Amino acid sequence: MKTAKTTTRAGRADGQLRPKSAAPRRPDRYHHGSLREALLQAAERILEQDGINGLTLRAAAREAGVSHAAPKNHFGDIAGLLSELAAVGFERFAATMRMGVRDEDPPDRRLAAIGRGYVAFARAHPDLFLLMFRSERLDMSRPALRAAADASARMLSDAVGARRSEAVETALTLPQAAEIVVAWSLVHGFVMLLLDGRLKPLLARLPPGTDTDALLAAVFGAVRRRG
Amino acid sequence: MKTAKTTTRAGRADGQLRPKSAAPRRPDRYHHGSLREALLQAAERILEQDGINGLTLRAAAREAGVSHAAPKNHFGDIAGLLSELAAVGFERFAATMRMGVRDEDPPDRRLAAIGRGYVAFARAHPDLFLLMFRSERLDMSRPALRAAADASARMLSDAVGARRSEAVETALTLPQAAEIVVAWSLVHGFVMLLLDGRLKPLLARLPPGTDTDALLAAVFGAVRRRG
DNA sequence: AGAGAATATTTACACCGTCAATATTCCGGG
DNA sequence: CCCGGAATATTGACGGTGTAAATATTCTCT
Repeated sequence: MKTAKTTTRAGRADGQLRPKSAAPRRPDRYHHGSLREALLQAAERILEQDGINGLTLRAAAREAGVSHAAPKNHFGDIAGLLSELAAVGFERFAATMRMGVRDEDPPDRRLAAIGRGYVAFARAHPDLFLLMFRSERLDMSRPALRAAADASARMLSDAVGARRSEAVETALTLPQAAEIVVAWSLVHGFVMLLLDGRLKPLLARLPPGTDTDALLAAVFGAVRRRG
Repeated sequence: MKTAKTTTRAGRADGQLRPKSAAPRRPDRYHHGSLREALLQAAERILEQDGINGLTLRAAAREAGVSHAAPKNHFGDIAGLLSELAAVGFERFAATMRMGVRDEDPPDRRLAAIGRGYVAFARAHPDLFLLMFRSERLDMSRPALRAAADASARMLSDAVGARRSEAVETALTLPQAAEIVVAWSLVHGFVMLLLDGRLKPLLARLPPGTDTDALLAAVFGAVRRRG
């Protein structure tokens, strides 16, 4: 999130300027044609540039070159827009975690790869990641969001289960669940503390030149040594 | 946060009704006398009842029975109010963690007690805790907030350092830092996932009757067994 | 071709944060 | 004591926000 303030965005004032989008709006048409996707992309651009505080329903409409009430047809309210954006975030999140794992890897390596993907995604898209775990602004009853979030969680729990060479069924034992929660909490807590800047004072007390990656490697090493 | 909507709060419309506060406002006085503290208490009440979304500058002023612009004298802007509230939150947070530890306890027990205090505080005051770690709404340059947050972080790092029977100086080695971050990330991640409702699906897959406390105990047990 | 559904605009309202102008009270130096 | 500046509180205004209702335009299906 850059510290942007009130950058006026592309509007339709002059009647010609159009924001670029995947399926570009055919000019001078009352109906947009693919406003839903255009709004999601607009919302993501705003999230990257202005942070979560700048991501409003009206700002997304402006960015998409459409009237301020148009999003209502596609998302209902602000929680709807944020939730659908979070849902696509979770899909990409899962894809990022999947990227690092190879089927022929031993379970330990697979879990480590997923952990690295977890952190990598959060660092690459910090505001999107924070939005995805900001429940008070989301509507978890939305099917798309619930499904995408559950799928991401399953990736981690399946990887932990594979490490125990036990098939993880719908039912779990307490030790199984504890091991899942340990892995998830560790990586999630690291990311949240990092994104909130809470690790900066700690990093400042380390030998000069020690960066976040070194700390993360040391953290993973410490748990692997004992796990 | 209860799912409250727009409960009209005590105003000064009838000229008599006054919200109760520690140092109650002397009636019919232009100056409040201790508005700063009254606003902080009002803000905390709102946070408990309506959640972070209901906590606005104007709502706090209403709850304290003063005009909507009065808070500006004491906090500047909304980030100021939230930051000062977060600062008192961090002080109570540290006090809660301190409560569970006894000086005669071995380092392992002390660390476990701090961890339990960490989780207990977050569960007792979820919205306040979330506010304390919501950096984009806070002003970390405020001395009160920075000091209180740093003090809380030091409690955990000192406890980890004591466990290694090494004095934790201002300078840290990478393994020391890694151990601190492991402990902090684990407990912080658990709390964040819990407060966001992310552990609910997992709990639903456990044997009936298994609650959050059982899961937390199992998590602490799992790391103690290997640490 | 036409009717009804879907989509987009316009208008309106209440609430929000913030600023500027003003009013009231507090407090310390003459 | 008193009086003038500093501190505190109020009032009013402005632009921004979410959301609802009424309206306009287009799409789709029979």
